[in-house]
Amino acid sequence: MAATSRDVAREAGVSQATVSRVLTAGTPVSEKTRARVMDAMARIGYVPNRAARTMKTGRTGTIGVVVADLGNPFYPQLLEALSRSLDASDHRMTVWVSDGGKNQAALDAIREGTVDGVIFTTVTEHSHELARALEQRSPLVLVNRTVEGADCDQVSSANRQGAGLIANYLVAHGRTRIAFIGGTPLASTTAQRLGGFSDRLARLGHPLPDELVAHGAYTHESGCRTAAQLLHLNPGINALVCSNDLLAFAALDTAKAAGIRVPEDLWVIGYDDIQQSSWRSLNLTTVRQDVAQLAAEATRLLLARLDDPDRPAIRVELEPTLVVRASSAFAPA
Amino acid sequence: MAATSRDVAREAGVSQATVSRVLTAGTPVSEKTRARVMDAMARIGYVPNRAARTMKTGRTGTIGVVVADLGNPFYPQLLEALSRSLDASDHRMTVWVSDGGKNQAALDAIREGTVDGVIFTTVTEHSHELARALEQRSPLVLVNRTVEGADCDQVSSANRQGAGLIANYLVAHGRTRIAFIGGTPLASTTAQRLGGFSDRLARLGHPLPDELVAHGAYTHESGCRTAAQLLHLNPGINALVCSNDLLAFAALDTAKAAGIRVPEDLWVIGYDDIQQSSWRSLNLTTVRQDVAQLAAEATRLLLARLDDPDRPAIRVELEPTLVVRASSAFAPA
DNA sequence: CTGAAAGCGCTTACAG
DNA sequence: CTGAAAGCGCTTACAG
Repeated sequence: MAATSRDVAREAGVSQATVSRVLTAGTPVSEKTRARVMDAMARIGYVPNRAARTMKTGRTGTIGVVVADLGNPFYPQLLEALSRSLDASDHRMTVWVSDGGKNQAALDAIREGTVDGVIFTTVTEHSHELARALEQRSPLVLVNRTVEGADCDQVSSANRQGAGLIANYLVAHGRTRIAFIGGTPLASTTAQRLGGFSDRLARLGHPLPDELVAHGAYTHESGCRTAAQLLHLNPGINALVCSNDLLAFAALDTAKAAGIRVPEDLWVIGYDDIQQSSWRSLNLTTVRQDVAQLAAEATRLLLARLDDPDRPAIRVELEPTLVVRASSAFAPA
Repeated sequence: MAATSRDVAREAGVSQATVSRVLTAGTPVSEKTRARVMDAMARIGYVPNRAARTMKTGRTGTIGVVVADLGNPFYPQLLEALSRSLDASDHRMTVWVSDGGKNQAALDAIREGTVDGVIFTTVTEHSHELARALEQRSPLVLVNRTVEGADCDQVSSANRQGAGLIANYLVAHGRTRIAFIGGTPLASTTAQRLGGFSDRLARLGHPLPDELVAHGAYTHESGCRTAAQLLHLNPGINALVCSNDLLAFAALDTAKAAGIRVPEDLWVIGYDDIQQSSWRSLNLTTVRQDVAQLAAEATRLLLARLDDPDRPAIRVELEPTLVVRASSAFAPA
């Protein structure tokens, strides 16, 4: 059905090997031959077969990406950015949407030669699969969520620092009756942001009591439940810090339902600065992550590892910035 | 590096062909041999090489999915559903995030044997690539956005019918000073929803004047601009119907900014029923699409086509339902 | 039921 | 610069 390099060779009156050489940069082919072959390829509508190429080169040109939850708009944004950076380096992207179980599928794909390497966006602490994959020296990089001490390339926001910016900001404006809502403590995003926030608050003289910290899942529904509980048990709270924007949206919803005015009575702060956060109906103060940069670094590190499996693992942290919007800005003095 | 079937054969004391047979369902292998081979595979940690298999079978086991805009939460939801249904049928999913240009990349992937077929979620009318792909008889299916008269399998919401539900609802409640905001008219979602809506309105005796129909892009920003213009030029409007939820969110934002109360002064209606629509801060009346069903049908049709390239093309329309929420429900009599 | 062998479509030393 | 040939790791007739 589809034309092969042999068909092109026949059409151009050269050997099959010469056709292949024309396709491979840096191989010596005379201009005349090259032109004849290119012509023949165009006439026939030839496209080289990827599987055959993969068999010889051992490279698929495809990278796997594992995402846990596309319901958090942060991940589609990250996925889109990864698509862009992988595309720019001429790679395809195979995606697994995990409910926890798909990390293994992606790692298997490395072993069966479906992808060259894998980008994990949502790894959690104590992941058995991760440990085994690292033992097998599978080419992989962690983006967004990281694992302390894991021997692989990792890219994330400087979460502790970003959370510190929030603490500074709240204390500077006298909003010190603060509660914190996190996702699962097994996610580094929750752990590091809570850690950085609480440490900074303590250093500023306003330690965060344990009973004002709540954990849940990274979903709207869980955020609503957790926020309602916190606000109910601690009516004096005047700032609610959430470990991501999705939870912060839930907090805004919950405050609205309880008749609590934002920002007059309550400031709400998120983390990520996803697109929705700038919508007027949400208008959330948050810490911005540069998703494009996150994706670019992840891609760069993974491709570098494919080229040199023995290079030492690198940990990249991107600078976060505080973005002040209406969920906090216009507080009374 | 990685173990091959030959390594397994040596370990099990059989021929390489026998190892291959153990992996292929429906090939006759004695129980004793099978057990010995399975054992050897487990010991060695053998995983069959996909590229080699693809070369022989002509099947990659991977399906391509092209998505235009992950900024509209509908698409991540659809992508997640597709991931699930493809996974259930033991296929991997390669994703292209298009800014218009990636349809061709996906079609090329079919020709180079990277994917077996492609699912387009965001095709537009008069697509040159689509026409060429159909000429080449590339295995593909259109989901969500469809193209009238295109000779390929297509799945979508019954958009005209869904939009009709909105018209019925508005007229029944006397909300007849209506404007409509669409995305690009080249998208079937806009064309069909507008068509179905306007036809039904006319039939109910309240024809929709041209000047109350505005088109833009399917983005929050464009929605805000378009809504602001419509509301400014036509202060008497008491219902704003949007061709998807993303635009409806923008309409809500815009109304809020203009001091227009929803639903007292203005009803806002969307289409899709994405997750966010049920959040309290948005709480949007909308028409629900069943994303899981959309994905399941698309997957089913594509795999059926791979098995039988000559089967006649099918057009599937899924039943929409109206979901009434606070952006319309609690209007004064 | 099992083995020996051909072949899928490329890339890449090896000669010339 | 070019051709003939080997081989990547499988599947699958073809014999036995």
